Amino acid sequence: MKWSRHEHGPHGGHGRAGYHHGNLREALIEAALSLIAANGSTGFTFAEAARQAGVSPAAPYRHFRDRDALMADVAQLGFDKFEAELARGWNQGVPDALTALNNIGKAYLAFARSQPGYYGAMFEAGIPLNATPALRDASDRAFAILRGAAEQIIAKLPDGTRPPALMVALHFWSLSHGIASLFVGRNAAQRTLPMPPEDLLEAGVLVYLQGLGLSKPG
Amino acid sequence: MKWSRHEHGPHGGHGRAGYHHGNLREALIEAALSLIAANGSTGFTFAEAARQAGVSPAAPYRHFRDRDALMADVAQLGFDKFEAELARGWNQGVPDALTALNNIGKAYLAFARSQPGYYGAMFEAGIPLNATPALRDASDRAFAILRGAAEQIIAKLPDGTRPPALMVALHFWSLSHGIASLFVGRNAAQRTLPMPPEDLLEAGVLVYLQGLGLSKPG
DNA sequence: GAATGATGTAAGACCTGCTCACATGAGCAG
DNA sequence: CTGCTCATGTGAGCAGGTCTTACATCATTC
Repeated sequence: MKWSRHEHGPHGGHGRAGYHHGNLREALIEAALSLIAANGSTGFTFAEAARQAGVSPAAPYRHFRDRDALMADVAQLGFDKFEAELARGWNQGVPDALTALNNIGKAYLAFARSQPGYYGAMFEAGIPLNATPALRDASDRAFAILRGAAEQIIAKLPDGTRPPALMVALHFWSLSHGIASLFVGRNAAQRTLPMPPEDLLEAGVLVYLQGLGLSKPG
Repeated sequence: MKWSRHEHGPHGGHGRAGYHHGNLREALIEAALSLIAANGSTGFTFAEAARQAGVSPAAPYRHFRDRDALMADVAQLGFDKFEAELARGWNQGVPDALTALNNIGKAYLAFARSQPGYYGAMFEAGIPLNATPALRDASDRAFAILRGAAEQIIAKLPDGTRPPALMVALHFWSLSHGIASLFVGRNAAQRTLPMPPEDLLEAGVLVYLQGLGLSKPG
């Protein structure tokens, strides 16, 4: 059987040029992202990714031990991107901690909405975080953004009334993740909300911070 | 090929007795629950369920249109059980609303922990809620418990300071679900928490309610 | 200009979902 | 009891998925 070979010219541009693809690993990851985005994490198959890349069904095994290894790689890249987005939202607490925290929340939901490929691999594909040390590290780095934000937030509280920063970070994470899972992901849009998920999250954070003893500025 | 036939005696006890199984639908659901619990929602296959029930691979199609239909059925049964557990936790607000609300939270996490089969079908299998009217109804009934609890909770607040009950219910649901997804499910036990998930949820609810203007009794 | 190692192919074992023609037997009419 | 009918299960098989093994090709390197 023949596997369609694009671009028979000598190494033209991006695609493959001859027997060797030249960029198969990245091409497979691209294919995985679009397949997960289109069909959910279970809708991604190794065989279809190979087909999209124009190689034989066995070729991917030269670059990934198995299907889950590719998925774990996508998840890790996703956590890297995720960390960057959360950090951009936080923006070192500028202009003020509360606004910046809400921007993290918006970034969280925006990521779930606009990066279904990554999000699916990270949270819906059943890949254990321990699959790879690199995966766990990437996940930890993303959470570290939340943890840092929580520290800045509770720093505004008077001594003796400060809850553990880790706990605050976990609360924020859980609330964001719950809203994303229930109302933003592929399995969302099924429950009608009385408000956008972003507003739901912002309101929840506001109430929570008031419970900690923070009143909104102004 | 032969499909092992247990109990050739005339209709002895539970299993199948001859050509006809007699209880295949329930047997398949049982198999699905144990397979999902053991291997995750993707680890359940129609063929393996048939094998566990001792019938041919084609037999399940007499009872379920396809694999997803069985999964949706399991999810619906799960929501029924879930609703019952949440209602038991709430116990009509006895002894007091705050305690009862925390009992709902405990019931939520306990369900995720002790019913991985149902939980997987409900939240991790990618079954759309719209798959079946009955599924959506079951899900709505479960959420109605939270909604009712939220109404009782905000009833204690003075007029003019009451947030929408629906919003409060959604916050509680999202926080519970986020904690369950991240720290209790199959994909959990991967992140080390400084406290049990139950304590994390209870602390979060306490802070949130204080933010609403409720102080704990005593 | 060969030797070598990385990358891709061919073929196939084995699995799953699902379909269709056919077999079985439980329940019912007489 | 006899015979019909229909729900339920079987056998066989197609399409397509994962993954392995032996082999082909080519870029690199000495």
